Amino acid sequence: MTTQTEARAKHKYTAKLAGDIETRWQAWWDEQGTFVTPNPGDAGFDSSKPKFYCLDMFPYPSGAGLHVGHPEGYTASDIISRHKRMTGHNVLHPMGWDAFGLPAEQYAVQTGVHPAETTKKSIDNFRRQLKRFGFSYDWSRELGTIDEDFYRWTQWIFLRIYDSWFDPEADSGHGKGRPIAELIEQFMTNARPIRVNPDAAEHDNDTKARSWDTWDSMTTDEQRLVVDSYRLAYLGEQTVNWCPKLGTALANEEVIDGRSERGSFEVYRKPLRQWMFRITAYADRLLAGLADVDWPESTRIQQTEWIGRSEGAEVDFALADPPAGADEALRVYTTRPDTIFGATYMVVAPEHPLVGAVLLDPPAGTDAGTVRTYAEEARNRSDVERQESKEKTGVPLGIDVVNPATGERIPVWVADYVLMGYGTGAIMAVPSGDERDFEFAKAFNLPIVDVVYPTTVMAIAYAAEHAREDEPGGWQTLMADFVGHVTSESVPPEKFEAALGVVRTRRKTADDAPNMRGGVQAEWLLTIADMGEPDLASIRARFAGKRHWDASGAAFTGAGRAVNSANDEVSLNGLSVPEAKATIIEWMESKGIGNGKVNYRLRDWLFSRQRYWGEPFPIVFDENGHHHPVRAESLPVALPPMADYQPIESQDPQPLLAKATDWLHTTAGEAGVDSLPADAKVTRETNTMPGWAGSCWYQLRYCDPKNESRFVGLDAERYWMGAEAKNPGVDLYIGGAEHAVLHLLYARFWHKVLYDLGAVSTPEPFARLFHQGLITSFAFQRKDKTLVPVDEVENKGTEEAPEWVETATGERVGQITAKMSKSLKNVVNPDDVIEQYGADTFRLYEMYMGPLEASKPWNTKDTIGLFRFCQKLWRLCVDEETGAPRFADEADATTEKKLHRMIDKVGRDIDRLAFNTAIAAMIEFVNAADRLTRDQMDRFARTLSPFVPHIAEELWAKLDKTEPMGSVALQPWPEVDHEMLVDDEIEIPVQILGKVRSKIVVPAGADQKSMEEAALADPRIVELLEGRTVRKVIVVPGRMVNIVAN
RNA sequence: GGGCCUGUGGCGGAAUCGGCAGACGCGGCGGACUUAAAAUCCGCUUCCCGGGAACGGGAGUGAGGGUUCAAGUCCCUCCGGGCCCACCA
Repeated sequence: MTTQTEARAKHKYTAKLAGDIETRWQAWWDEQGTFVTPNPGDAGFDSSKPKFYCLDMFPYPSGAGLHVGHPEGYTASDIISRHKRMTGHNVLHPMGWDAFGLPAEQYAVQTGVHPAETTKKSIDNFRRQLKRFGFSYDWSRELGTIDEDFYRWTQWIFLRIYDSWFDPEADSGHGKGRPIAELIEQFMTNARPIRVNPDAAEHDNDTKARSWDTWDSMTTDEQRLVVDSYRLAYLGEQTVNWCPKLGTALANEEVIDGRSERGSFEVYRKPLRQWMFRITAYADRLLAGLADVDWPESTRIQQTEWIGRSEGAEVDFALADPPAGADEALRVYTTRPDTIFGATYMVVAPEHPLVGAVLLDPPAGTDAGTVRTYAEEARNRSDVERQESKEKTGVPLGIDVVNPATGERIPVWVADYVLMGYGTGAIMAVPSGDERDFEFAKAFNLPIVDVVYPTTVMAIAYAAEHAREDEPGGWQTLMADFVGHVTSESVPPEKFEAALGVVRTRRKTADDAPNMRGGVQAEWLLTIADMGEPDLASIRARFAGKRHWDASGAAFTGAGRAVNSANDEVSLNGLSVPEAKATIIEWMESKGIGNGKVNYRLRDWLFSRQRYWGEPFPIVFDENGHHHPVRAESLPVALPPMADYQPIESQDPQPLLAKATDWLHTTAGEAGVDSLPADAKVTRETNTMPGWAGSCWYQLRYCDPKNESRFVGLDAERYWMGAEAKNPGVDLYIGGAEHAVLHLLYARFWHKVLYDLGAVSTPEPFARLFHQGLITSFAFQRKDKTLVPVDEVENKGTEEAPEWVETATGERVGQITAKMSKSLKNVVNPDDVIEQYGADTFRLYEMYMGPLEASKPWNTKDTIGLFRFCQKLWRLCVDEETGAPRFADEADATTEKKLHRMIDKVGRDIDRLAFNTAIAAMIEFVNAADRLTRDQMDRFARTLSPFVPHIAEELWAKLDKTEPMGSVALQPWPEVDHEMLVDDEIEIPVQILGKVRSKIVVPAGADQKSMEEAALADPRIVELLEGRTVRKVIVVPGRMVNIVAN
């Protein structure tokens, strides 16, 4: 190496220099408190600026450290935050740790180290890694869900929910949460009938039927029963998802295909007394709120489907000969009460009480042994087994009910395709109108009665009947008219258009047939098309016996008209599905056998976990087993130190905290319980809260993380959450789509309860939500679709035409993209990339990979391009030999123009979260610029600052700006002179018949006429138009000219 | 099975409102520097045909059809890939 290159290397942008610059400025930011954000009322708070709350989903600090997926969203939010600061906003951009939860505990169990210790280590590592990226978090607001002064308030919010009920009439019928005290007041003044909450799933019908005349006449236990049945947090005996391997029950949301989301262990159904949240009371509110937030459509759809609102009816079917102890009637829920005339049998879930009653007192026709065996087997099957096969199984119960619409006796079956957890656990089966019922009826030879005909069938029938013999083709018009007339409600008209089009053209080729879609309708019309040149007579003949939809092939669930649906009192025949529903519900209600009912797929939220590493409940039990809240002043109920946190792997749920006997047994006075005498012996709740608890409200605590008297200060909350804003809530929330239903639904629920109680000022927590795409990696796949680790594959082809071969076998493998995983050896560690190129290059690369929302493959080869960009921009601004800034003496007009354009483009791209194209614009500028003036470099450094904050800060210092003005991150975004964005002359493509044939240069403001003249005068165009007639010239000013000529 | 997203050079991607397809980066090719290599810098790089070159012609955004002066972009059908949900009556 020569002396000259050594000298040059000294101030060249190398990985080492990048590292030096980056760590130096990171330390300086910390020291200066550059990104510490004052709250309203604090020194330095500027109330004239608008606020912007930019939130990342906080990470779960795992032992493995940051994944490359973390910095993707975090860099995006950092760019936004930095840009917002520079455009005059007060920016709240915090970070913290979602640190309670199963993985830390499992890891601790494996290694024998206490979860508090491993979690602290993981947090320290995560913090170090995040700081190394130069993210502009206000670290003074850092919080962790495991901190006592955080979970103290998690417990406090739990108690607020515990102390609330949902009043469906409040808020002019929308319903809202209210304090329990107000419910008791209503009972005491008899403003509300005193009875057990009819919507409380945890109580049986007998309990729900009880009522009392006055509050004072009730015993304490009765009062407790009634009040507890209304609480939004309640203890309920529930069939839960019990996972023996994890030693805990899981929420529905944490069970995937019958296995635990975490660890993929089998999950069983088990009755257990658990803390539940009455989230179902908020189902409609949670649905309605989705209309007010700026969220990805797909996420709103997922939440809507998870809530799963359906409108239908509950109907009672009287038992023909009720067994002793059974109810007189079997109550079902159906979304299709209009099909009741087609109900030919009934099905109850294996757990349904009627099964038990039948077994206790088997009627004459019952094969009790078969029923018992089936019910027990079905109950004991794990969810995995239950979902493995969708083959319909079931046995008859040997009893009948009477179909109230037809008056006919129909049999009751027990089958596991009916679930106890939804509706009433019993259904009326309509094989002609429901695919599952149809399969079951086919399997067990049960009768099928058509009750709805597809609209097209009706159309054909109608046309065949009314068309006139002397009017060839008239049936088609009639049919089309009919179709157009009756399908307004749900069948998309274009489907009919497509199908009718085929009929009209008599189907050009036979190949069209398999391509036709649109269901039944198209098929029937194709049948007609198949007839060649149909005349009315042949259509009549063809459909004479087929004027009904033939249900022997499949159930029909689409839009249609009711048939075969009449009795002496009511007829649905000819009505559309919605009309028929309304009519039959009215009839049922008048007869007292049923009523309209809304149902939800959403279940109440199971909130207890039998684990150690979570927030303890602020609840104790007295000697009678009644629960009592711990008063707010005595919070937190701290997690007791334990040496033995080994789970009790068992089929019988055992909370771990039961082992902490000293902590477990205490007195009401010690525990801080007001509702009992101080010396009363109490036992603490031994379950803990699930990992979701802290993330349900952390966005609020960030607003005021040090507050000791309230979970968040009123002013801080109102300001940062935007109480008065048009679109209130966190301004931008960036995180993964995997939280679309879990965290994002739970957090909305907590927030809405707090809002109803007046504790927070906005109805929704997150005004705008954005999901960053998954960062995948290249991997290799054999022909049989099995995957091969990347280090077991080599390229036998060229770079240009790669030919990937598995080294061990020589087998050709295909390159695909897949999730990063240890087994595929395609995981990228962010630390390594920073080591090689620095954090600025890493940030640029992840933002440059593609659109933020898209899933994109990591390709380490590509990172060099962004490093080269850093080198180039460094060289543009800095003399590599001396390290001094290098300036142009005077501004070059072209460079100045390009700078303005680049700044404009970057600013607009940041606003639309298109960082990839913003970076491309900066690269283009650097490639084109030769040398900048001091003033140009000043503006350039500001523009760079959100993307490569360290280089920008270093340039800012080299410009001698740091001392007088402070960090570049706190400077205003450079102004764009809009005059600079327009050219005097522009080049316009001239097309002939849509193909570019020439280009002309016209003044920027040229009007249509002059552009047309210039285009037609262009020599090349003149030449090409020779001998042709110009029919039309389309001119789009400022864009293009298209000449239509032949 | 249902829902949502998606398909553009060898690769990642750009084209923001229907108006010049392939910006920018990687890779590749050629050149400079170097004893040499790496690094760095400069040029070319959608494919096909013609030409020494400048350039000219044609094709082209998964496939087929449609609307339009004009389609990657809008409509219909089909095919492939990804994610989510999945016996919820």
